Amino acid sequence: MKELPKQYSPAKTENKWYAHWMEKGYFKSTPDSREPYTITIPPPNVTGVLHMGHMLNNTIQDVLVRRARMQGKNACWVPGTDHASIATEAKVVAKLREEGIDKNKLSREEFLEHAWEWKEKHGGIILEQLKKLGASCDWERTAFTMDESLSQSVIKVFIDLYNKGLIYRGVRMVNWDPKALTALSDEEVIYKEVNSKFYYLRYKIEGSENEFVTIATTRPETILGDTAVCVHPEDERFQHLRGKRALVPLINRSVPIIFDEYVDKEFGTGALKVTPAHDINDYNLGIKHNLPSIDIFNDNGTLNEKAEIHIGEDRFAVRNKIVVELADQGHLVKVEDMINKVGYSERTDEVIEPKLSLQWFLKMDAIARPALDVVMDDTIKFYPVRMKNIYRHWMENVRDWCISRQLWWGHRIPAYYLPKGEIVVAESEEEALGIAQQKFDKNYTIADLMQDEDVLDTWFSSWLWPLSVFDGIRYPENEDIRYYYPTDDMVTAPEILFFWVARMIMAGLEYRKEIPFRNVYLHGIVRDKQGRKMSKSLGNSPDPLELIERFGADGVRVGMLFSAPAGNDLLFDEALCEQGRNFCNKIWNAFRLTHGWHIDDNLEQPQSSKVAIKWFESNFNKTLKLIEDHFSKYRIADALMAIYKLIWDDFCSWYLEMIKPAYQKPIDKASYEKTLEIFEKLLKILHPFMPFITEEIYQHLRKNDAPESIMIASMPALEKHNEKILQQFEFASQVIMAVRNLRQEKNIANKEAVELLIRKNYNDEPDLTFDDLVCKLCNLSKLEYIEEKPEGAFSFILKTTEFYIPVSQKIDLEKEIQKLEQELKYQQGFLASVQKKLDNAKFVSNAPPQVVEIEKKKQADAQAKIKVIEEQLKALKG
RNA sequence: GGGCGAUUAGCUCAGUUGGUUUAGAGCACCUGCCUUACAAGCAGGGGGUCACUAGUUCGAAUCUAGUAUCGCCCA
Repeated sequence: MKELPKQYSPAKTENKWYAHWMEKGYFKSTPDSREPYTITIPPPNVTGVLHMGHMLNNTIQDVLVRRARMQGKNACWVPGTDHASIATEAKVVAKLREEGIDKNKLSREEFLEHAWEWKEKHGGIILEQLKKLGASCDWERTAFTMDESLSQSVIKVFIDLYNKGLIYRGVRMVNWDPKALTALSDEEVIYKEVNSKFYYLRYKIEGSENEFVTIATTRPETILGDTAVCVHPEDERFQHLRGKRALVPLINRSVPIIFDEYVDKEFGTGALKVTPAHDINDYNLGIKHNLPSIDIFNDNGTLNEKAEIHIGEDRFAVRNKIVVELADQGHLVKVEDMINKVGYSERTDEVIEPKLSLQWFLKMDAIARPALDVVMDDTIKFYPVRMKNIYRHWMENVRDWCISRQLWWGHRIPAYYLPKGEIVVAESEEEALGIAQQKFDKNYTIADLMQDEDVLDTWFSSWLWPLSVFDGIRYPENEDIRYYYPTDDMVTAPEILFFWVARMIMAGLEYRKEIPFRNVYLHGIVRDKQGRKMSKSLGNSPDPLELIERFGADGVRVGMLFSAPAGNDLLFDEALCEQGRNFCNKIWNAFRLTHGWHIDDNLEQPQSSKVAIKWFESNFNKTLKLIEDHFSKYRIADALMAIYKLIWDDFCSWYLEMIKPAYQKPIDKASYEKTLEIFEKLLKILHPFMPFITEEIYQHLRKNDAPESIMIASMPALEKHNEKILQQFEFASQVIMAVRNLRQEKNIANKEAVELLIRKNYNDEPDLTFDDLVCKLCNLSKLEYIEEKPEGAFSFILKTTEFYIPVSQKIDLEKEIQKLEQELKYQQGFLASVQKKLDNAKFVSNAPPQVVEIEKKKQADAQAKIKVIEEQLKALKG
């Protein structure tokens, strides 16, 4: 490493170090005597590819894991994927279709073979991509929800819950996806506002000549499934209809007119058509009033024979046709435009059809209650806290979880049906047969068993994730689960708070009587600059791997985190990655500087360097305290920003300039060693955020001594800092900035040395601590304390101290006076505001003494400063 | 319709139990610099009636109520 390039190139180093870490097994974790630190990854979809949301999610986890590891904990980050039944099955079906294969022509076994083949080929790409990001997962623990151990856990839990009476089979109105041909949970339905039409239709009153009741609906095609018309019992307009019946148009079905307070008198016409099979509210009405349910749809969304007309046609085609027919026959009164919310399938974007069907459900109320409690009493902490409210609201209104899906890819429900309709739930056919013979009929054979065709919701396996990746369901006493569980942090997006986080808490409490994690960090959604969600169809999502190529993984990580305060969505902007890349370069060049220094063992350490080191160490520790505070509150972006400023501003812009020897001059050994020590500490605190560049520099910082990886180095311990020297620097830095400012204003080149004369007032003793550094950083030929105001000099005032820089050029008196008067005006205004407070007797008597003291100090300071300014003005004018 | 939250600089956001010099940061912007680590840089600078209205208080960006706008979740 002789010629260091001016610019840092990440591509060369990142792959090298990742391979090194893997080879050394630094990511691996096995239980030992250390304190564990555990994260289980939110498993991405096995067939998915890395998107910006994953980048953010996994960067945060890696920061937490790397930091914990360096804090001496036994850090374990378990990676893995879920099988995503709907999404994966849809992809496999589509792929087969391309090959001319119809899923329906395949047996279940044949289809699964294709699916597994697909999974082997495309599965886990995303995990490989995470490696590019630097993710320090224990890859040997990589789990998949359909691995044998995880699958068995799912089945075991299903059976257990069934035996406890918590899982039941029932007819319910479910969200039916007519494209995927499966039921969905409520959480998988997205409601969108769409422009619809509101159709007013009149139904003839049975037995009347020309009497009608008019209803309004957005779904005219469903009238074919109507089994009642409902009005409000107190609605004056409809009292005459009591006991009468109406005829459904087109098919002339006679249906009762019922009275129920459910109806909103103000909405539409006040009369409601009731279709129990196709609307959840109507369904409830139907139960209450004992109405028949007429299901007019096939599973694929076409009409069936119960609709009587348009059999076999699609629901939306029928809507258009039926409106025309209704109009022709005089049943269409009017049509209004309307905006309403329509449910769409999250996976297929198909309009959801509420449909009655026989599904498996998990009862939620009993297992939800403890899961609510542990969040409300902060046993599990949510970041940001406001998510607690959202969580509570959902948990208090939780409904039974529909866990069956009409798919093949997933965990097949372990329920077996017998010829007389009996049901046996068991881990295997053999076991099921045994139970069947014992419970029902000892003559039953395997051939009498019919296993349920459906699989379980994917979340029914992911909710076990923190348990099942450690095999804690099958072997609750195994070493891993006892050591790693409960895990520490769960990092995920608020979108899946209910899908997943809530249910993991339920499962943890149910199966281990213990919470699954201590903290839940909910980060925002990655959006584009205009605040739009990133999506394939908009094409507004950058390719994460390409970003890494352009800016380096470190740069991209920094870019993501810079814009990610907890809980807020982040508006992703490439410029932030650029900033991350620039930061790499800055650090790289600091390294180039120290790397180029020659050491002279005989050189004495300059006083100025001693002060610089003392100051920086205090500054470092003060900032470290701040950083730890940020981390304790999961304010990761703030922690990073604090480090960024510490390195860029304090270390590079101040410290290195303070310590830097003159051009081509050597540096003393003590300062050099101290500087490397400081640099190492900085690299360590930065490592969790920027793993690659920190390792690269850490390895080469000391020319003859490469330490073991920074990954496993210890985090610098927090030490006390000296507040006094920080204040001394604060003043000195103001002097330096004032001189620089003056140089620029008056066009005095940096090369040209100047003199600085300082006049203290009020008998203040000069503090010489930083004087050497002021000389060095301002290029002063002389720094002197004086008693008399000099002539022919530029001046400025800080606190009550006057500074003068004598120059040969002519001073523009007017300008100087103007400047002073402006300053005087500000100080007087400030004094007045303070004075106002102190003149208020109520303030002085009511405010805490220290607050009054502060105001008095402000007053005294302002008065003293005003006096100095006034005197200087007098001298200038005089 | 129900709930949750937000509104502070051009942008993205901090601002802790109300008081620490008449509000901070990063980015962007403006000015001057190729000064031997870094132009992916250095040095400096401007910029805010803290959404609005009323109230509580000695004191409000911060607490209360209302108004407006926006976002998210649920039905």
